[in-house]
Amino acid sequence: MKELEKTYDPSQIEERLYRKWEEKKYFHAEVDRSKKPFTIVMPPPNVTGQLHMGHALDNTMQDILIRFKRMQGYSALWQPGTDHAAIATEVKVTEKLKEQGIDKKEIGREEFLKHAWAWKEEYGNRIVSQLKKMGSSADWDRERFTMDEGCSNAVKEVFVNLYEKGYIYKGSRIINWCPVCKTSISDAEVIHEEQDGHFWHINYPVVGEPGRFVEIATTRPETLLGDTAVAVNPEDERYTDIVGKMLELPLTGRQIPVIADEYVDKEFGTGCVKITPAHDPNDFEVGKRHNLEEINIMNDDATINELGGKYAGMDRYEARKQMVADLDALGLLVKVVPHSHNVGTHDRCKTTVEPMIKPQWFVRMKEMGQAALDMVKTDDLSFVPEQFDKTYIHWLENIRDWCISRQLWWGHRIPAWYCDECHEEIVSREVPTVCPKCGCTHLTQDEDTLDTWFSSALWPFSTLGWPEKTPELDYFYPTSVLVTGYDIIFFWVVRMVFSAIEQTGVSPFKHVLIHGLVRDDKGRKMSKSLGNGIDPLEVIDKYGADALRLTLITGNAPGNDMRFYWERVENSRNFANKIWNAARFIMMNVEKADISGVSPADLTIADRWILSKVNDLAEEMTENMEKYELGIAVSKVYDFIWEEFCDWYIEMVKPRLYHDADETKAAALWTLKTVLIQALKLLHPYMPFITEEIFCNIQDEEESIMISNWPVKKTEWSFKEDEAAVDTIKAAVRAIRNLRTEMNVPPSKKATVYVVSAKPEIRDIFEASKSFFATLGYASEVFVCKDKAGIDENAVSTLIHDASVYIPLVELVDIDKEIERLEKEKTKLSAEIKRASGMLANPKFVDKAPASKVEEEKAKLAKYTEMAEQVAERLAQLKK
RNA sequence: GGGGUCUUAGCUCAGCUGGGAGAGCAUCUGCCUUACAAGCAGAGGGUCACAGGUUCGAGCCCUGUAGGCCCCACCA
Repeated sequence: MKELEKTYDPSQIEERLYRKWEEKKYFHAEVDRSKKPFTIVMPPPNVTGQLHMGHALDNTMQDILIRFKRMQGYSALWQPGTDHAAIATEVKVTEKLKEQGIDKKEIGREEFLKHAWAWKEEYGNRIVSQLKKMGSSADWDRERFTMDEGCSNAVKEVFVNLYEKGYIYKGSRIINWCPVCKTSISDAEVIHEEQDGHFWHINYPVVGEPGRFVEIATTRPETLLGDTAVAVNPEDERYTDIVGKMLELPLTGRQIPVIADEYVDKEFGTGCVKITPAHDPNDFEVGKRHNLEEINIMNDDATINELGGKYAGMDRYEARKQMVADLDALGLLVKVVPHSHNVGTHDRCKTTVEPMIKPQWFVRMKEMGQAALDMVKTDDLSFVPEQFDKTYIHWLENIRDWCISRQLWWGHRIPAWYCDECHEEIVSREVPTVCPKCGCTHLTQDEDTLDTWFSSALWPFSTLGWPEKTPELDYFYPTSVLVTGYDIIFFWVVRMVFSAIEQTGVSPFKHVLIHGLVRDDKGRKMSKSLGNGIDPLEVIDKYGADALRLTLITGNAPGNDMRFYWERVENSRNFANKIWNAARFIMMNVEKADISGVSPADLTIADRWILSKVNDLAEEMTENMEKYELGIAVSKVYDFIWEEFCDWYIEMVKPRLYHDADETKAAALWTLKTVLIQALKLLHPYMPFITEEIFCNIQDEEESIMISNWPVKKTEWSFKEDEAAVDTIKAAVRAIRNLRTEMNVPPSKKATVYVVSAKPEIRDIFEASKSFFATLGYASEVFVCKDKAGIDENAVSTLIHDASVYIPLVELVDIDKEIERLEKEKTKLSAEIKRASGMLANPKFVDKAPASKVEEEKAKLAKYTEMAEQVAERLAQLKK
């Protein structure tokens, strides 16, 4: 046992302990049939990523659960890994190459991928080492990467599997195109934001009827170049005569028909809609219904292509400007009105998405989406908090096919080949050598890669070895709980669920624990552009990982956003220091004593009280944690340690410790140590470092708290009577302190205290507590009496239930003030009496409320009545 | 347009199945009491947004109103 430093310094400790844990393989979970499994898969952070508060929160929650379950005796696996983050990584690697004067296209796919892998090696380690600083007890021996061999095999397997079942298909459909990233993206990656724009009203001349026009309104005039019709509502009487006629499409010399389609809203705009099937999802549908030509007018970078005539080569916005000017010059521009509308942007780069028709791969969602819905409806999968069930259900009910192909190099290449001769499509697990249709041996693989989320969707089972039938898969799968933010339910959770059901037949996890965002102190989202992000590593450097963890977990409910305040971290740090000093105090004393012979019979009332309290605490916290109420659980151990243990119990036992002759000293020391260790264990999942450091210093039977047993409630540690007794003492102490403060008595001035109670059992409690009652109540001496005979009439007094406390501080007593104080007390008590008797006088209450509740009120009434009588008596005496 | 959520002490937020309103910070008053001033002891401060309803009893359940936030959605 060593002496501890006076203040807790996490920087001296955290790294050393983490190294020890890793060396001892405490994080490693094995298939062990003698234990029950508990599994969490870590949401894989991006290889390009840096630790931010979102990771910090997410990983703290997971680590708490894993450490808790590990201590409970489960084989607890926290499966970690990283994600290849296709677009983000490709963009960064491309930029880096550009800085070196290297053009991605020139070096080609293979060379580019070498650079990307090098980048991954460099930064993949960074995020992992940052996660370790949080204290994360993930099984790093099992660390995976979405593009490692096993995960890649799983991806291939699933792709082929879904293709064979008809759930994956290739089709030329309208998709969201990012002109900056130059790839298609899925609907989920498009953010719709309200933007101020304009409505341009344009006249399209009717062919053969000079002077007659159809007025359309559009927010994107440049797409006019791709118009292949104008549509009106079939019910719209204004336009019935014009349906079927041809219009002259301005600036192009083309002619397009007027068609009738339900899609058009008569009430909106002019009631005439230009139809551009190649650049608008709705128009695409209309085009399909009416067999319209699809004219793609844009290049991949959103410049106008060769079909755009004089506008060819212009950027879409430049072309817009020019075309509007030209239309105006032709007298076809009717008017321009301000109009705010939703614009789709790419979530990664914020570029306005351009709808385009491209051949892409899709996952058919109808059947698998339904299966994922059923999981929640049948309760095989549930969200915490429950409200996210609805978010999930709502999204799935409206789901559309998922575009999974990306025009990127960094990612899983689509296992599809095409015959150079007959263009047959071959989807295969192995590289095919010959075309099954024409026998040709010249086959070319599809250039595209898969959406990043396609591989992360398999994460819960691919990391455990699937499609191989590994012992890990058999034992650890399905996983126990998934912890993640509400912002990726659609991207990830949903896709994991339907993928798992389809491939493994079960939901990949039973519960989904959802948390919110960590915001800045003004409630804003932390972001790079605002520069308001707080680096978790900076917090750890300044205050320690434990303080950061506690801050992130305390005082917020699941699913809710929270604000980050440095003051809160300071408070957490203060708490760490508090425990540290309590431990220091205990160690200083225990060191010199032999407590090996202490038996339960030696314990005093105070010892039994605190033991009973920590015993209850274990039960309550376990219950909360099983229900994922992590914040509630930690606030309980926080209160216990700071208030019950430090402020009360330690103060209670000091007199015994300071007197070597005290025969209960050993019992006090035994209790201090025992209770502290219990509390440390309960706190360990939240604050792993400080609890381990103290644990290892204060005892030497066990080598680590993280593999010790989680406290379980013991009947032999339950002392309900002592709990009640100490509550009485505490009430008396508080009453005395109150009284002294009101009377402005300095703590240095001790006084004789008389406790008067007619009840022998109450007197017994005070007799048994005399030693600490005196210290806590600033008493020089304590007399326990059955009546107030012999007590100075001018003593100040205060009441608790079943007893009165008198302090003869003659020189300080101001009779008038004392009367005033008692009058106040009387008013308060009569209000209480009125309340309780009112309730009891209500026959409906007595009738319908549970008997225990009625009894409770009766007891209160008796208590307050008695106290009121005593106050009245005392008042009468003083007023004499 | 649909869905969700929030409104509790000066500030930021807890409050589990309905049974006498809590924490941290801030404020005020005393204390350097030999574990801790990153501390100790006390105090003030809330018609739990508003209006109804259900109930013996509502911060909590239901309905509506006002305001804030979020998500989804193809109105050109």
